[in-house]
Amino acid sequence: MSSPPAAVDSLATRRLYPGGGLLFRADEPAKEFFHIVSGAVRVYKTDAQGRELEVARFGPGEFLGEAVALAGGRYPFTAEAVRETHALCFSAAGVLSAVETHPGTGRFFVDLLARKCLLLSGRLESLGLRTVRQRLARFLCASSTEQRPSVVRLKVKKGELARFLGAAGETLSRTLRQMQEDGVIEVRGASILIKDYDRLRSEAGE
Amino acid sequence: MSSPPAAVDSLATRRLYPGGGLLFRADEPAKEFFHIVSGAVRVYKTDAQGRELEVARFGPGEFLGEAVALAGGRYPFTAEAVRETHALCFSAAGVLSAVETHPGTGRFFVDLLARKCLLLSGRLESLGLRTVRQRLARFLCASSTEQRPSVVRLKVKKGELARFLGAAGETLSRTLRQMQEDGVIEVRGASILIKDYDRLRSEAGE
DNA sequence: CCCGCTTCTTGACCCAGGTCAAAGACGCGG
DNA sequence: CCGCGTCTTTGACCTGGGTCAAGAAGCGGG
Repeated sequence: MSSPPAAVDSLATRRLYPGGGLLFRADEPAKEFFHIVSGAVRVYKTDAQGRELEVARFGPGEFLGEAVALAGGRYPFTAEAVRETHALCFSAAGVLSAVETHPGTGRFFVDLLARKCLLLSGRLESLGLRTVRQRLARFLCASSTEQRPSVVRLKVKKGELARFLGAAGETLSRTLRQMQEDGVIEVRGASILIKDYDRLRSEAGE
Repeated sequence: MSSPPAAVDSLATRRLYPGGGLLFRADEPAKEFFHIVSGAVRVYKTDAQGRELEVARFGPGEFLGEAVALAGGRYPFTAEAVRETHALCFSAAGVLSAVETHPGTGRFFVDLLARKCLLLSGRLESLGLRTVRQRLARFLCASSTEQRPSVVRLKVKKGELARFLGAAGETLSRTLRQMQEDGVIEVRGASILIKDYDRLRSEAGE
């Protein structure tokens, strides 16, 4: 997960968005993509009933919109800065032509996109064939340090974690309690103590 | 979805797999990826209970394994030729170095990967927040020709379509019947007549 | 310390869709 | 035309998890 080499960074212009500012709006042609330097961006879609569905959230170091922009479509979602946010803005056309001329750039983006694909297909896999409990177990494994006993301290509120796992807040709550009753973990507010790491890993599906 | 330029094709070696032959096995380091010329490949994983879960299926013109190979991980799944299959085999290292030296190559793979990302995230979205009926509606819209009335002729057996939609065969069967009772479609064996295109599109979520 | 917000937990209820099992259908070779 | 294997449909049943609604914590401000 290397950060962009200087040659890549120099293709971008720095921008500052106030909290609530839009990086792009759904259905606009995707001409630019972003690399977040500081702050946070939430990506959402407004459905037919006018209800707003958050799809993802991005933080410092992450790229946003590369796939659509480089493939040349329209943004499927709206992206909004949650708070004041600094981002590097790349023009898709500029990057594509840099890929033609400067070899390192191609390499960098091939790598970036390949990784994104992996991330997406991993997430697809978990969403597709697993239960909330399994997803939660996987999440806890992934965020725990190797040495046991370890404590995972959540840095987002539980409701957000729930949506990230593709579940309702209530379900997460129940699932946590159940795992606690089963002696796998122990929940104290935003801190989760892992009591049986092996079992957790096996529940996550290796 | 352009096919690879000559410069890219020349990086690959042609291979022939008999039906049942493995292109790669889960957990092997991903050094190569493939472009299928003819035949078909199914990708699956064997879970803890020894049960075999099919994850995807690829046909002529499709790339397979690019993301893992270019990101440099291990194959998460096993890929097996369903029947006799011709494929172009690319070495990840070879491609990455070609990206550095030959500009057109970088452009091609950036594009390929960007598109794959879109495809994956589209699928993620449908799987995450939609019902089987909605996914089916979307599928029918996507496979119907623009002019109405149109008939979609399925080229895979319904069981396969069901798994593609992330559902059980029985559920697909029921859903089809229900849509028929609602007057949206009419099912005659493997042919589906779309009776109310607009409604179908609205059910698919625009 | 109390009030009002927001978040979290719990209970009750409901439904989409998965699994099992038993018929139909539809080939297809003999 | 018959038998047999593969698909597909149907019914019965069950469960994960979503939604609604009502508490229970927290927590910052006055």
